[in-house]
Amino acid sequence: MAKKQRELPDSCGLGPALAVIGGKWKALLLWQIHQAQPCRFGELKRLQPDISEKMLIQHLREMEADGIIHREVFHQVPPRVEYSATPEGAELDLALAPLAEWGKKHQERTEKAKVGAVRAVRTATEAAAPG
Amino acid sequence: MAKKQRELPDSCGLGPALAVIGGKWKALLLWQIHQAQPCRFGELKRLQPDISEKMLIQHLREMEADGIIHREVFHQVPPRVEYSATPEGAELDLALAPLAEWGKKHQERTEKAKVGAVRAVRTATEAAAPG
DNA sequence: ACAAGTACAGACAAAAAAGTAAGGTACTTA
DNA sequence: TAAGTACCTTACTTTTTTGTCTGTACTTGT
Repeated sequence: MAKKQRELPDSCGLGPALAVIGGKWKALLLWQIHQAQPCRFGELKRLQPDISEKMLIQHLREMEADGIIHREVFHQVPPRVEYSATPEGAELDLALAPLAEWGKKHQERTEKAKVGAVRAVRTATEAAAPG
Repeated sequence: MAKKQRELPDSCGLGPALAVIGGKWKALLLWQIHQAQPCRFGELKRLQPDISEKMLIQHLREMEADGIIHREVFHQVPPRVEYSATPEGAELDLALAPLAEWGKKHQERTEKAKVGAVRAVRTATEAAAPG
């Protein structure tokens, strides 16, 4: 694997899975690459403007080393590189789906409290300054 | 959520999920708590001897704040605290199963290369110092 | 008296991850 | 000649995460 990273303990297979997908942007990148294959570097950058080029290339290289994405260079000018998901990457993306589902549900649940609080505040504000 | 942590970008629900389960030992802890409910602090420590007490309590508290485990204190001497999975925690554990599956498969795949190398080295060693 | 067990808390340090900023190539367009 | 595009690379800094160590309050066993 590409970099020395925090070693995840393992007893049930989650260790290696999280080692592969645990980076800050990796899940997102895999998802986007899997959606819009093949994807170019600049395309990914545009889709995710907040990621720095360094992190982008670093994550892409690690994911390539982990065998979940494929990198293909076209010797052209200007240079052109395409990224796509390997079969393993595609499988991983599918395995991630239930987790994403849970995440969405949990997000809604935990936001209800917030929304409630916001509504209460807004109501009070509107009562104080109506119209 | 319990602590300020690196903010995960989100577009598909994976952000919040990984924020909840992303710690080094969290998935493992959830899995063990879900297996052997209810679990005491010392029990978890014994099950996972490599985790420090600080990380154990820290992760437990964060998971409690995220609503995936429940903490119950019995006012006894010596103190007694029991941890169990909430319904949401149980759901999360289930959602994690496909990922664990993938991890196991991927681990086997990537270890084939290593096993080959190890066998070669061992054979050489045994040839040098047999018996 | 002293060690051992329970479930933590807090200060501090080390390690890992992520970010910033600058540069580099090889070619095109103005 | 300068600026622009695409795809990186490197050095350096900051932030986040994890680990180590010490200490608490109380009881039981020797």
